[in-house]
Amino acid sequence: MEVMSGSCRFGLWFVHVWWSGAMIHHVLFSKSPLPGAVPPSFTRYCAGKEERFQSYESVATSYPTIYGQIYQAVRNVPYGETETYGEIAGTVSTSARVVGQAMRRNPTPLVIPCHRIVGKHHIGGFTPSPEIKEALILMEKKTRKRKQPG
DNA sequence: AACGTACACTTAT
DNA sequence: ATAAGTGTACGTT
Repeated sequence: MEVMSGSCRFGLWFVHVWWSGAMIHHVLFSKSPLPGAVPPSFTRYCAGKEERFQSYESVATSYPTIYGQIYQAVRNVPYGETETYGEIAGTVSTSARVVGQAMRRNPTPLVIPCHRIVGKHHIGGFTPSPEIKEALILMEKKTRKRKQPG
């Protein structure tokens, strides 16, 4: 199937997406736009809707290394919640550092919600800029709050 | 095939 | 604040 590409806005950033059918190949934050539209899930998500990308699959979860398991575990972290690198490490029997490395190399952010994985004592990094991570976490919290007050 | 290095972490000084 | 422990991938012999 043909690989499609496009971008949508998230604040000051653009979210570039490459996909074919239900398979997401690559997602990337950039300062400049890429021509073309993105699957509706992405525009919904960027508009602050609760979106789990459930009808999509990421190439990342089928990596043959332990990274594949890490990505799978991260995918299960619900919208609006966070977990630490160490906690993810526990579920797949590796170290927090390795989880950090897997997050750094995550080919499909948002689909694999690596922004929900934070350090125990600090927010942790994000490529290309940790501001994005903060904004995403904040946005999800606000959406959650709006949905179920109290 | 082996080795060295780079890390989006964590825990103990 | 800083160092030691950590597990994996990846590039370089």
